[in-house]
Amino acid sequence: MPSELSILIVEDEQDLLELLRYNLAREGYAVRTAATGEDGLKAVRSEAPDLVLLDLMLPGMDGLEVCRTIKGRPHTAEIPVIMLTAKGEESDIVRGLELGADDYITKPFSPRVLMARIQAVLRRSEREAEGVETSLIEAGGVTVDRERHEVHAGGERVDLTATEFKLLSLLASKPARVFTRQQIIEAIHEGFAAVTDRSVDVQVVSLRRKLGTAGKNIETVRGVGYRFRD
Amino acid sequence: MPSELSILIVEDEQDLLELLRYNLAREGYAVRTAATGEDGLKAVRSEAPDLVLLDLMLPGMDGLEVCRTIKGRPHTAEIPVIMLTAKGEESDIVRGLELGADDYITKPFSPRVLMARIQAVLRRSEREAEGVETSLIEAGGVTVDRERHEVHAGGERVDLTATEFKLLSLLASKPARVFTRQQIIEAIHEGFAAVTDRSVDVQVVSLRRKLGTAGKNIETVRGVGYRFRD
DNA sequence: GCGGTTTCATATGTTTTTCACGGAGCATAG
DNA sequence: CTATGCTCCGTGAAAAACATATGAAACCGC
Repeated sequence: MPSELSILIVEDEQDLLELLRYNLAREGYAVRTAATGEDGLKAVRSEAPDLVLLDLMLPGMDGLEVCRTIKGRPHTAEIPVIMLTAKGEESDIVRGLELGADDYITKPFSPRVLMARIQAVLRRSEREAEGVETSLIEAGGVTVDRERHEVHAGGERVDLTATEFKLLSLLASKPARVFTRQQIIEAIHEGFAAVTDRSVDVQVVSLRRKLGTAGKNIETVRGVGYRFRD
Repeated sequence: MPSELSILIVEDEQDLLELLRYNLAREGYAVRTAATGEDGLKAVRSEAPDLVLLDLMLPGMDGLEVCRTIKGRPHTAEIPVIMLTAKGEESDIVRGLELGADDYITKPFSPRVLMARIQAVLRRSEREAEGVETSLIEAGGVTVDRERHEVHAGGERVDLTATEFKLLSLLASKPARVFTRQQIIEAIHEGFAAVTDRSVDVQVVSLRRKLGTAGKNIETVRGVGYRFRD
């Protein structure tokens, strides 16, 4: 189905690189590869891929730096980036997400999971590129109507406070994407973040409670943040 | 937020042109430019923008002429035009408005003011495009006749001041939609926003009182704004 | 001066944040 | 595999901050 979508893999381990290339090629993606951060950036600049798979542990310029650069240039900022990280590198994951990475996946991972993530991210970016800025968000049995400021869950209308509403809008607008607490705070307070991480927890709890069964869709990602399950 | 609205700037001063381009691009508008009246018209014809920023002082064909032409052709007449004029060119301003320009702004101006004007004009044109020209609005036991400036609630005729009338028109024109106080202020003052949020509250209170029972249809959405119940 | 409109001060109810603590998840060592 | 220790998260309650309604005063344009 993906007719000619191109993916750039930046990874220095030869074995993993080949495995990824094989799997992605079989799914019909046009695959390019780079083994260092510098080469990766060069490849992005010379011809923008539709998605970048980026290992965080790279010789020389590391993945975080590459991510920051990609997301920093207006020209390439819209290209989705999925980070590959070793387990336990949670602080790196957090930093990566804050630098604008779109998702992450921890090694070791199954090809199936990777494919699912890639497709989710690509679908989202496609929708955004089309400019379908819908004021009506729907995900996991929850609808969020931004224009009316109304939320429905499980057929029932749910009454949320302003903050709860913003929080849900954010999470539900990009299902499956993990948001760090800092990102959530910034989104809710429009840039002025003078608030403890803990307050996000409290909002999440109360949101979960108000959403009833559908509240289970809001998942905690330990050490990282929260996400809305699709 | 403006997802793909395009703006055409017609301006011969290179510096100002770049400043405008930069600011507008940053707000998310697709910007095109032209340096002469002739080029401007050509650009409008080849692909109609959503708004034209038009300098009045242009080499060759001047801004008034361009404006007249745009507003003269049925095809382009609906495109809003904001004129840029030097201070003191008042007779030109008057003529421009007579020719159908939608607003004007005198140089020098602050980017913020310009943005506010642009947004106000775009919003207005959007509303008109949506055909909210209907002069008779009816919702929740209240009728608003824009043509006669009359309001009825619960069978009784209600006497409103100009501001109250505009406020009610706005809210009732899109039942269930929540309007922020800023949106209300901009709508009522047509772009010139130099008023406290609190003053909206006062208008709402007095409107509610005058509407009697039907006043309950105006709901407060805490932390956000007001809406007219459907 | 006179409606009409905005600002101000205040009172009240709600929301949001903080805090403190207990429990859960996870990694490592044994 | 279990124990142990560590960090991170959930949660209730209290404190702090905030938003709105409202009456009255100031302001404005005619």
